Amino acid sequence: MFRVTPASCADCDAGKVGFCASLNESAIDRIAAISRELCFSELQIIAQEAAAATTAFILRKGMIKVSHTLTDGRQQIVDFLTAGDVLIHHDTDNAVSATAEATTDVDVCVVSLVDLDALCAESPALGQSLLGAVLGEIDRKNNQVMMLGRKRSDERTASFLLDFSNRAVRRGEPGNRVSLPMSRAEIADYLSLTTETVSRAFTLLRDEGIIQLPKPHEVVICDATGLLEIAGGGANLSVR
Amino acid sequence: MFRVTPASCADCDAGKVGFCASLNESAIDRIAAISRELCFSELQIIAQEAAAATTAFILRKGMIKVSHTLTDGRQQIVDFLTAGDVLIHHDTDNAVSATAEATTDVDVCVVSLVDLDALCAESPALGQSLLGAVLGEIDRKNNQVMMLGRKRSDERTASFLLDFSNRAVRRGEPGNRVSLPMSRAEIADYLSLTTETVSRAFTLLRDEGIIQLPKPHEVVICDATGLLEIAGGGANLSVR
DNA sequence: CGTATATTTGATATCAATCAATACTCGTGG
DNA sequence: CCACGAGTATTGATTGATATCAAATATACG
Repeated sequence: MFRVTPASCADCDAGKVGFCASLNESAIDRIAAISRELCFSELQIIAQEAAAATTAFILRKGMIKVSHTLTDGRQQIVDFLTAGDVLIHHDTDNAVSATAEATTDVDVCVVSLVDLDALCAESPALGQSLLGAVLGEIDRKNNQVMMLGRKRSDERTASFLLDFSNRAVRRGEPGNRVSLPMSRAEIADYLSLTTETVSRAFTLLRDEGIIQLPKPHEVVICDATGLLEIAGGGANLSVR
Repeated sequence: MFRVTPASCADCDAGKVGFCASLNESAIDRIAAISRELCFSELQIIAQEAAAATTAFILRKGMIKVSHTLTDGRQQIVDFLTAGDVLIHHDTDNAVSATAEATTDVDVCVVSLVDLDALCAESPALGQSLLGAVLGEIDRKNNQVMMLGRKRSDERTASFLLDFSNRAVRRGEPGNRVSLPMSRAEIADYLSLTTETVSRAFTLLRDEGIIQLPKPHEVVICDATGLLEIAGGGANLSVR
């Protein structure tokens, strides 16, 4: 395990970052077995070591944000990755500039896509679960589309909290005490709102008795059913 | 080749529809070789024949719209599929209700996921191109997220036209004369706008001399560069 | 050719953005 | 341990883009 310095990945933000999706335990273990481990410190850009190589990362600890940029410079955070999520650094013909950046200190497993393909050829079951995970990710993406397209500010905020709670549960952490390592500005960016609007939504949920805000980056869910009701449903949103 | 009557797929709209993505020619041919062909008429719901089986479809002719529904009944069209696109009917644990419906008369190839998995196990290259196609689809989805999150009404409309033009070119059709089989209401639904706003955007583009509207469902692109400028960039958007 | 439907155009309302100010956190140093 | 300060979050007032409500025009199809 070694540390990549910021200087060594200076111009990597032009690379195309593919996707993130939760895999099942055995698939992660199989991939981890052929991988090397890496650490990134907060704010570092996660990128391939050799600029041309296509690479997969499995996040073991910490949080990564994935952003896309339009030609006129407007950007948006399109995903937050947590432990167990996969990031594939693949090249496409798309004119999209994608960046993955650590929002906390992170540990990742690194696998070249060549090795991953070889592993899939050897074990078709792994290929299937990989494909299944990516298909599930498309469901999540369609859900995100519906969130931006059909939900109002407080519903989006509720969906966000519920999503993070559900993902925490899947990682084996308690679901009623959600830690949000990112800033209000980053939450707002992801939800296509402003910091002010997100803040108002948090205040509203607190005043309704649905959540508590002991600290800005820690949310206690008091009424998960009420939260789900405001969130309005969608993929991966349920009370656990 | 036979025709499925509407009655035979009455309650299929509860199934989970996975994704759509363009595959390369040889991959499509390999899959088509083990598939059966089906026709659906306009407005029919595309679904699996046996309710429990997971199935993949390849669209050969026509257009399919994929919609998702929130628990409170709000829905949104999350994708329009055209010839060459793939639709995978997979089961997930997501509480999402997804539907695929024909917007024109369509021809599809049908493959069971069991057969598809077997084919991938036999030919790792096919598995790779399938995975690659789905990864590319995630790029497209992230682009859709940015469209809804960051672009204004006229920019979304321009992006929509450019996307359809680019996809027509990929199918070997001319890119400057785009046929839009869907209604303004369906375009608005997909773009998270209203019919009125889409109409105003079309009018604006016409008045700027960027497009012509000989008929409501036919758009002639006069100034592709200008259209791209308004669209603001993003995945799959370029002048060809 | 006439009618039903779809599209376009116009006037007002609304949700979230923007502009502006205050309060809170947390790290740092006295 | 407390005081200070910089950044972050919350709260308040106003503006703006798009939805909504309403009407007119165009299209398609029998």
